Amino acid sequence: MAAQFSKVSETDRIGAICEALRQAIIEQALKPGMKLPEDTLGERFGVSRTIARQALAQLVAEGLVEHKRNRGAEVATPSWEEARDLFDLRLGLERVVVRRLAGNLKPEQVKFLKRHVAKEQAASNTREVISVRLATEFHTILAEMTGSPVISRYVQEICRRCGLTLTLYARPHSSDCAINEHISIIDALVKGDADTAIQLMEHHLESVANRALISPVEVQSPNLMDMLSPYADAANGNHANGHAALPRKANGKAKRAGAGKHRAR
Amino acid sequence: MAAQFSKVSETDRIGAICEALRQAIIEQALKPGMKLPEDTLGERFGVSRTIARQALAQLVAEGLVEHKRNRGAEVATPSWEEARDLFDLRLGLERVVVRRLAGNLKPEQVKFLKRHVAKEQAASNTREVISVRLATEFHTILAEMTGSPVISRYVQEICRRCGLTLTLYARPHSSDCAINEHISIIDALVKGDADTAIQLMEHHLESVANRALISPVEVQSPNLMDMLSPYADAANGNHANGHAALPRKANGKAKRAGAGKHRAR
DNA sequence: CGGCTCGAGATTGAATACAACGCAAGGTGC
DNA sequence: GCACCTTGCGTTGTATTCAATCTCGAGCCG
Repeated sequence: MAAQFSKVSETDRIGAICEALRQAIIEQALKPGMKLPEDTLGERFGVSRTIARQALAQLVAEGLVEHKRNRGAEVATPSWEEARDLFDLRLGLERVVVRRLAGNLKPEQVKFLKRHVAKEQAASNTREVISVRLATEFHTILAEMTGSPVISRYVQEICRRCGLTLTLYARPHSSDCAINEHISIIDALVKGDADTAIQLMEHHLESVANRALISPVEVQSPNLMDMLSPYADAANGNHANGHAALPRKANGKAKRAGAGKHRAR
Repeated sequence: MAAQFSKVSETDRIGAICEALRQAIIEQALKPGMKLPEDTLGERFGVSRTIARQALAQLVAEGLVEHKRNRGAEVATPSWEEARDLFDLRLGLERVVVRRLAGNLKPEQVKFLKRHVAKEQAASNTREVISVRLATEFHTILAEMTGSPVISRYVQEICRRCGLTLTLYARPHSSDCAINEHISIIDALVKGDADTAIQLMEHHLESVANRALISPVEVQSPNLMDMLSPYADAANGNHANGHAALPRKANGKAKRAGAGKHRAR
């Protein structure tokens, strides 16, 4: 997947790099906590550190990357609470979308949506990455159909952040019924039944979120020390903590999985 | 749980410059369409063009500044449609906020809100800039009270963009009733009546948005350097008393950008 | 007289250079 | 042997430099 010297976007290399990184992040090629050194990125994309830095800044603004001063950037690791907040926000935004679209879809738009859902169905048995991407695209397509760049932008951003949280907290494969829900939403939109469409969207997003977020999954923290601190405290004489006896899984990965040194050219 | 404006110390000058520019924009010291040359900003804030550039990029991401390739940055001029979209989004977001807060406000939070509304009332006869800022702060304070940084961030951003559009399309002063609406919202939140609170918020935002009319705006301005004085001083804290303190290496070039050089397009 | 072309100045785009900071390993004194 | 300091390396933060592009006005030609 070399995004090397594509003539496609000779201008706006920053945007191209952002898009590449976004894709890599939501498809888990870059996992939360992974370091993103500026010069490595610059080298990989054939630009100077300046450009890589600006791309990273953009992704920080979008919430996909976290940045600590003098310590560089890494793929964001949203907390569980943040995940919940993001899905709440998403619902708030998509409600706006649905309300606007109800009864206002043009025939070719309906056709386009149905074709998209068909693609979702076709992909439901293949690689999960594909079906997840298509499922997300359904929502961004809806947002774009409002014709509002602003709405579209925010919905996209939140959807991507939700996608990132799902990579952290969702258990594999639970998007089967989602496709039917997409169909129901289209139907309600065509009928112009805004309230029903909103309710369906509400139910849809809640079920997506609940399948994923029902229980905080333990995620391997990029910061081993923080993770171990309760156990360390207990080991130091205070064993009031019930989990104190939990055996440390000597996960000898003291070194966090890093982006390594890509020497690409 | 106040809006804790951290005195962003000497580090993070970018953030400080962003904040200064944000304030200047929503208070109309910088009007839509006004050019924001990088070196002028850098000179004014005592940093190099690099930093000014990054601050501008941040504001572009927030929608307060528009950037055209090779033609520089200027204060955004949102279209009327965009204004409508922004208020729709804002309603969607604030609905989330209100739903979360209904019945969950702690006594000291209620007290804080009431004290804020009192400030609004006290300021309603003074300079309009002040009362507009306080009215906006009411909403951002509510968002912060959700305890969610994500929600707070998006609400803030959208509120600021709405403030910018009001700058363009709202006619002066009719925010008297808004204060009473704020009080009603607090009451509903305290009672835990989420639906009523949402309806009140809906009505409130709609009435704010409806004050928007098509009124021609002429956008011109004489001197960026002088205009930024109060904001720059606030951002720079100690240095830059009257004029920018140049970085250590005294580069003697110091072009007089302010004197007579700024034509207003 | 008007439109067109070209050039100087100004401004942005991007890369490089250098300073500052953090982390980690190794050395030193007790 | 242990704690603390020092030093070296890698990475980031910021300034500066050079190239590319735009603006706008003067001069030229039809």
